[in-house]
Amino acid sequence: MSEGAKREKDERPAKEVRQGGQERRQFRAIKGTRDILPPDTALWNWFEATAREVIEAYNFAEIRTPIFEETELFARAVGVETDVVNKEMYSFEVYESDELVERRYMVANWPWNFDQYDFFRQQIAPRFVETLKIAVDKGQIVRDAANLRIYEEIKTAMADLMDTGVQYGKNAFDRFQSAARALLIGESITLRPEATASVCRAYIEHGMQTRPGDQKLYYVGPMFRRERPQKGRYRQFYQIGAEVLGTSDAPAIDAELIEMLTVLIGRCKIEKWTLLINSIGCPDTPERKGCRPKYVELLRAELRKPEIFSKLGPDSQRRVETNPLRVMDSKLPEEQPVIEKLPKISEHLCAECREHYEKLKSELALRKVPFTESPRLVRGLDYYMRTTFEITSPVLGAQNALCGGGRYDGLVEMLGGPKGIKGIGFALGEDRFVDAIVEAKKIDATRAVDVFVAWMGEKAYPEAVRLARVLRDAGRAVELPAREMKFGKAFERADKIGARYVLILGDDEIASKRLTIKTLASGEQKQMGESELLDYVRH
RNA sequence: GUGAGCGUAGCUCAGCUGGUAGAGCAUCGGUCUGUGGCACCGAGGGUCGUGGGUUCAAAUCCCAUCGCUCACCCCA
Repeated sequence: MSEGAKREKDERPAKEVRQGGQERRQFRAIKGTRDILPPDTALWNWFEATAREVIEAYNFAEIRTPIFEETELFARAVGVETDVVNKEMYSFEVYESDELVERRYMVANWPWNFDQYDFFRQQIAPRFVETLKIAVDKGQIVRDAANLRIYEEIKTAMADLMDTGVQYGKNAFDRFQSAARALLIGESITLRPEATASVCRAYIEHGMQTRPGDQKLYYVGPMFRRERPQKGRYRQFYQIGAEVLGTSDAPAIDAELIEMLTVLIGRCKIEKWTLLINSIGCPDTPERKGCRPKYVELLRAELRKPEIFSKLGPDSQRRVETNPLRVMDSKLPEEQPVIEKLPKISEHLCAECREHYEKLKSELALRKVPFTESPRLVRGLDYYMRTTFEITSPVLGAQNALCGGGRYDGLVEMLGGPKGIKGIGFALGEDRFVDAIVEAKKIDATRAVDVFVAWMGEKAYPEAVRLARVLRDAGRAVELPAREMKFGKAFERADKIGARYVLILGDDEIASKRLTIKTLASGEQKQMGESELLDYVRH
């Protein structure tokens, strides 16, 4: 046992002693989050570097957006999809008025009590309302429709409190209290669950439509979704994505984006993958009815037919009303024959969408990108249109999508941006890519230590420090032991950490002014001058 | 939100029908003050996920709880 460890043990307090009265406890990473440790981090870095290389080769430029945004941005981008917005985003309030927060806290926790009712209605409640009014004037509360309704409710409940004696006051008290609790003070902000909305927001905010040509932007970083974790699904996960924003919706853009992804997969030497493509038509616009809503109605009518409806499981039966498109990608084996016979959207596209889809396919063929048409590949959100695609890998488990994307021509305008800006993008899951790379076993990203400096003796140490610096300045990875080690120990350590060379510095080397360097793999050992050193330890 | 499986050393696991906690690997030290992989010797590291119950006695049986994993739901 090392001296350090021994000392640490002796000084460790007995189990009963709790330092500072705190419970002794194990901290662990929050559910759905994880540490990525060496040597895995080397592979992650390799992948990110490779992805940047490929994406930049297609002339995309990096954009970095904040990790949190106004909740409203994501809520609007996702639509009114209540589950996603309410349950699966990490949202929290950021207060600007401490005083209001304190008074709200008092109101919200005030117990219903006959004896104190008058004190509540004459002192506590009015102070809260007074502070609230000031905050509203200063714009310190969230000004969305729901919140303004709550504000009105507080005011009427306050009036009722004033009118009502203790006998009948319970109702007004309850309404006042629950409205106060529901009020959103300050800003509601959300950890980004995806980056497309942020990229569009930035595009709009900085007037990027005035830059020449289509904007081709990519991003790298963590996203947050509060879903139940499973294989390939984490609450903090990492995405790399790219968006093309501009006035063109040429199918060549879609095809190039997809081609780029297949190139990246090729670089990662992932062999088992399938590209699925589909067109999901277009949504309604003020000018004309889109072909998707028409198809959705047709599909729903079909699904409602008793002979079909009765063959669906409970989940799919529910989806007939909530989200009929989702019936298409049900996984239940017994539903498959029914789904096969349902009308396909590709057969119900309008002329423009059909032409776009046909061109996409010929563009992919031109680029020699193999694809599979999948009428079952759908998207839940309204602003998605036409091209959708996904690349799946069988090695990933139930969450088998490596990456996916699609066209969203209406989104920029929906977020308050200029009219006529089209968009398409993809996002890939780094966690899953890394899994697939590991599974394919073709990439080894670990970088060995180049040189281990084995030094012994007081005279050798300054030389060791100096030479380590020389090697490091030249870009070699060098391990210089902080404490003197016997040569035997030094070699053992060098071997264990995977060093390629050992630079031996002892009394002999100092005396002869020659360096001894040993190649660990071959056991070969050579003497040389310092001038030859750098050349010899190439990595 | 629902369901299933699993929790014993840093890791992989053993520990039968209750009787004082083990192996391999890893780590650290020694054999070894001029040479690593091998070998041998030794050491550290567990309130058997946590709490309760049954019992003279619980890692083992019962209950609860927490955690992990996978799948369903959802999937921007």
